[in-house]
Amino acid sequence: MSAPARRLRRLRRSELPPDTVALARYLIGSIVVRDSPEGRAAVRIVETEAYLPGDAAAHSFRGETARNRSLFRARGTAYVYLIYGTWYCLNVAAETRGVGAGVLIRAGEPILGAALMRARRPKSPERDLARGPGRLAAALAVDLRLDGVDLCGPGPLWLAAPLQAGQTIGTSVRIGLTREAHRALRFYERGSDFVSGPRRLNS
DNA sequence: TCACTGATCGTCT
DNA sequence: GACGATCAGTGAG
Repeated sequence: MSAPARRLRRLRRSELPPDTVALARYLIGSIVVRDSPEGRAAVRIVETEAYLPGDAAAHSFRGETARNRSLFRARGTAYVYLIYGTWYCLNVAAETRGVGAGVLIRAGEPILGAALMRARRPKSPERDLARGPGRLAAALAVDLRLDGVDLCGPGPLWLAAPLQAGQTIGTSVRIGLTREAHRALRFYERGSDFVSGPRRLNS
């Protein structure tokens, strides 16, 4: 693993495409950075899913509530929620304020602080540290306290610009849904070992 | 590698 | 009173 700490550059909100699908694609190759008292950990995003306005599979579909309000804030706001009573999932609010939509960060390749992430997920092989949304959140110590954080701000969780561009992006249906299960709104880096999901979705 | 199952609890019906 | 944007463990092929 390289140690590009000095080269990480915070993304400005104006750099985030103001469209959910465009953002989901844009985030492939971008970096999630987590600063904590234990140190810094970062993963390169290799898999995302888009949850659009008017999308019956999206948490925002039935309107704003106490739980999903972060999805309705400015793009670049973190939306964190608890799933199956055990795991957290990290999303990025994707549209203008008042419109509910987001991008789920599904998987990442560890690029910094792997030892820290391993300490947070002791039984996990390196490849599985952040392979899947629940694992990624655990590896980065993301929980409800980070819900609503500005990922383009100076906080403990932020987005950094890609270190190198030019990945080939594949598309598939989203994972784990019952509603709107046919829509091709999942994006992943072709050829990456750090992508989750069954093999047939990762060609 | 895939399919199946239990764990677990906040949110919304 | 269900039902999840999931995961780890198990067993079969």
